[in-house]
Amino acid sequence: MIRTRFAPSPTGYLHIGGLRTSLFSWLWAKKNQGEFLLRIEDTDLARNSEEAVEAILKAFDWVGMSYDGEAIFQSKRFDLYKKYIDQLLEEGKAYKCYMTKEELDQLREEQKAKGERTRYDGRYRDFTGTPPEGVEPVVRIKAPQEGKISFVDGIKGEFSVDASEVDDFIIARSDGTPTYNFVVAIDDALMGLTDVIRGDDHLYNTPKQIVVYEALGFSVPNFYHVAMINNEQGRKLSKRDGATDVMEYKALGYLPEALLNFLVRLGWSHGDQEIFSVEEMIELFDPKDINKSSSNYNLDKLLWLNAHYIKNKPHDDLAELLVDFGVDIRDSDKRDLILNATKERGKTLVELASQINLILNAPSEYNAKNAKKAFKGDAVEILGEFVEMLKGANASTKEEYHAVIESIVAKREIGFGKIGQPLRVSLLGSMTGSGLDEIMAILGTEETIRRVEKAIEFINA
RNA sequence: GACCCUUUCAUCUAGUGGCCAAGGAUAUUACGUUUUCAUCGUAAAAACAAAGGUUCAAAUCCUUUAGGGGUCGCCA
Repeated sequence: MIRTRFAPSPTGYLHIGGLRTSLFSWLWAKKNQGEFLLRIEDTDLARNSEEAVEAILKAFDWVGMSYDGEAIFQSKRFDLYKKYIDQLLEEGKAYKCYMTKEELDQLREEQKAKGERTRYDGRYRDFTGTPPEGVEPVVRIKAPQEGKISFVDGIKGEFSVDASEVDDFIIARSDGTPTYNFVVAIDDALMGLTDVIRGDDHLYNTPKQIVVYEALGFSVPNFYHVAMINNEQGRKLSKRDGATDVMEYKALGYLPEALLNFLVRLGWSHGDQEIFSVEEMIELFDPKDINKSSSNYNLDKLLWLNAHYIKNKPHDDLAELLVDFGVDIRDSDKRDLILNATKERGKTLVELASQINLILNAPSEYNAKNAKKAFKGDAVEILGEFVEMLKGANASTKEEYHAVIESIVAKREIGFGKIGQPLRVSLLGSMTGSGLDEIMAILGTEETIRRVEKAIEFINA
């Protein structure tokens, strides 16, 4: 069985990069009827917060991804890690190192000065003498001293580093707490993971973790290192580049299916296909199709996808979603008219809500430029005549309102725009927007007349 | 600085030695549809980072250079 995981450290919100790698992991598990597990990497007690855990869970919930079983908290497993540290110590696969932080710093300085890659020099590896006074030791693992550490990455291919690149790294701090690379390897093994999909910033951690796997006799899972997401300029994605918190997208009016579709196509593709439902993603996803190179964030594409999903969303759902954006048309008998008239004009729910409000709320004032342009010439007369015709027309549907406009156009032998522009500004206060017949069908004759008469008053004033 | 990863239109990408005078999508521009805007439709423009090889044949294989990214913690 395929078993994958997402293992965030709860130091903040869920980042879209993290969402993409967890999406990949989730899809791969789902595709294989496997399991997707969640592990919270909270060994750094100082930097973690419960709110962060909740924020991550909330984001998962919003996009509709769920994990199997119980979430595992590393902070609750210190006893377990301690057991393995003791075991390695006993077996002579790890040892205590009494080097102080100051000594370490000094060593690094020297190595840097010589232009070398900094690494621990192994001075306590075979130490048998009397330990120095007053130094609480750390525990270091014995890494191989010669040969290569290699593995096959499912995305990058064959990857190997010289043993000299991996030093005897610390697995337990002087206060006894275990370190990242140690606990990750143990948990990944104990949780029975078969496939580890993560960011390629972890590429260099993998050889270290393999050292742990081998020392403990665990079998090594498949690794897939996914390249990072950069901003539109190809630089590292930072907060200045706009939303990086997944939940910000919700507030900005994006649909989760659009965000997931956007993210799945960042670094992954399936031929020429652009639109993927979650079901299709699950069916078609395969980590072998993930690209090696990093990809750039592209807001235009996200917006396009979001518009696509808004257009195709059932009205029940749309009406429900709009409540959070200050528009409640759930019980309106005009609901479908309203959504049909507006849903192609909003790339986000925020934009859609404002389109709807534009129709529902009578204009409180007319933009001076619009008014000047639309209310010039014989606009007043035309509007006046239109009101009269409307009174006798008994129109209620889009088609009937359209017919009223048609008849005034025919009667006066004018272009459609001649009545269209003044009418639109009267009704919306705007030069652009939904179809006039649609707007009137939503407003009804009474409200339409009220707005037009108000405009006539304004012009005459 | 050392080591590693990476490089196809502005952007996401297809492409695994001949089907590629490089395809799709977004964005852009034009035209059409529309009372307007949007949607939609049609079209245009737009790329193999550079230089050397290997080969009958290279976007695809090799080398070097350049750009971008990552790692070098008693952080994760």
